[in-house]
Amino acid sequence: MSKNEFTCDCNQINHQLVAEIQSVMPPAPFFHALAEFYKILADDTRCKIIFALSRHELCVCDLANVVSMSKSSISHQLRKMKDSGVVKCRREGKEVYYSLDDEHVASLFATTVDHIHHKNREVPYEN
Amino acid sequence: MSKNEFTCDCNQINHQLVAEIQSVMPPAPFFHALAEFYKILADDTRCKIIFALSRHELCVCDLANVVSMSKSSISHQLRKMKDSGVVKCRREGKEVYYSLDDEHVASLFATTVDHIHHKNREVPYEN
DNA sequence: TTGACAGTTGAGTAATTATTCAACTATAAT
DNA sequence: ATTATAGTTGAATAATTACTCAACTGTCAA
Repeated sequence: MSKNEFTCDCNQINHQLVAEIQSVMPPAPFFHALAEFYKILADDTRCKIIFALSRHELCVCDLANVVSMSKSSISHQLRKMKDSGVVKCRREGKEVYYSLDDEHVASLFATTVDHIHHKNREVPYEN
Repeated sequence: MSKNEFTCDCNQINHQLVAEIQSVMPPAPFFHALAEFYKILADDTRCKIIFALSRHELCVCDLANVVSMSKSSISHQLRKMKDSGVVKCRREGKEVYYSLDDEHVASLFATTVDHIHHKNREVPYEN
């Protein structure tokens, strides 16, 4: 029984350490939620949208122009972001205005923007 | 010329606001780097690996057992994570030990783990 | 009511990517 | 040298996903 409960065929398994770490690992759904959260941020277009919305509330059309993409594409992305609670929207006449809806995402994003900004000096960018 | 420079066919474009935000938008490669950074974190398996390594340096085999995946799969992921500077490794005999190699990623990850932890009360998890 | 326009949506397509499998390299022991 | 084992790697496969297109909804103006 000693080896069948383990995934790989190695003999050198540090059983105690493996058990110790497994005992503090959150359950799989937790990691899935974590990864899903990061997935929202893991796309060029959505990063641009978040950055733009961090400056000002914008309607779909203005957002499309700011990031140079089609209305449809932006709308699809905004749908995802709204479903995951990153943005919210309000209708005003024919237009729908979007804005950020999660302070944690906003601050996490800002922190990472700074990090990448300092790390990527080869990409010149002055705010 | 007024409309051709814009992406969509709307008439209601807030030209001034669009121009204003565009002027503070970092260039496309910046957003690409940002998204690539988040992509490393945007996978269940890699989240598990980061969590495990945040507890203790581990060899490929032990990692495979901790997260219940094949050595090959883990190795592929570790390769990506090493290429992007998230983990580092050292060889000791036949085994290769991996550990975290980016304080910023580690603290960002910890912050998000807490956030998800508090948000996902429906996924019980006591540390 | 009709037409124009802002935005949404579902299907289709192309690109990306996580995992498996099998073959390979590197190290250690006999 | 030979063998066993830890880990790596490339190709193949399956699943996910971003974007396009065309048709649709909702709102406003004439």
